Amino acid sequence: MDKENGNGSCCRQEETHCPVEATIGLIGGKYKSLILWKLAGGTLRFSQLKREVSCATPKMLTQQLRELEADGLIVREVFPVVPPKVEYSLTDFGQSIRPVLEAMYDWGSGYLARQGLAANCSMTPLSRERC
Amino acid sequence: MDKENGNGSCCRQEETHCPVEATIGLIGGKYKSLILWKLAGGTLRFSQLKREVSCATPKMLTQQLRELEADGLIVREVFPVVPPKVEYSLTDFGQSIRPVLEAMYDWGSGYLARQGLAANCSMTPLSRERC
DNA sequence: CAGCATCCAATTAGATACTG
DNA sequence: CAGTATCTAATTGGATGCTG
Repeated sequence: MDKENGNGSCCRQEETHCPVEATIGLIGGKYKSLILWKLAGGTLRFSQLKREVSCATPKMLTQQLRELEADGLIVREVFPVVPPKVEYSLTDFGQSIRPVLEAMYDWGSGYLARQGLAANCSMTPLSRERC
Repeated sequence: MDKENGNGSCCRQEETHCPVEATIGLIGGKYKSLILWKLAGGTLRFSQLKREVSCATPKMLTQQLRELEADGLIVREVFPVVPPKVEYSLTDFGQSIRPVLEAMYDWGSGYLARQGLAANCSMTPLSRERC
């Protein structure tokens, strides 16, 4: 084991070994849960994701997608054609987070209702997207 | 209804009506999940929380606690004694998030294992705290 | 189409010192 | 004991323009 941190501190976010915080780290990023939710509905191209997650700038979208890819939640497939075509889809591991997202969805719905707010976002696969 | 946002945009984080993002907004803050987890074990005083969540500075701890309180997840009870005594505990609503945290815990554990990392944090009520 | 580069404003969080 | 106040370093994210 490398030298233990000298000070009494410990919680470096980058090396957190807490399951819950790790989960938040993976899906808590801006638009990440929405991206995952969308991809749960099937493979999407970058331009489609941009439309589905219209609040995200291309820069942010790219950034979040790269992080999700690095974390093994999604795959990025580049087709060497003109014009360029890039497809994103969930890995098996990415698929496995659905129950967690659904638990969060259910609990969050209760919270919104408690606040007198309607859940109006594009996250329900059945609803018209509103973002 | 007040004037709809003029631009095509919509996703103001502060007014997101997405259940999943609302959930992340409530428990995604720094140390929040850890605080909730600790309080799930029973009422704690500020000084006890500071010890349990040793990575958080008093400032951050106070800030996160106030937010959790404002969101109705915890209650802050002040005892007018000397020296001061303040107790924090979960509301019923706060208790209701346990299943969500546990789903995140389980999935996050799988992720850590997948990365070859051991889950060594103070989140398991039974393990010795390591923060 | 699928981005990357650059600049910049706003937010975040740590350290430190102080208080009723 | 349970915070608050202040300052500052670092990070985040939006806007804009450009490219293979």
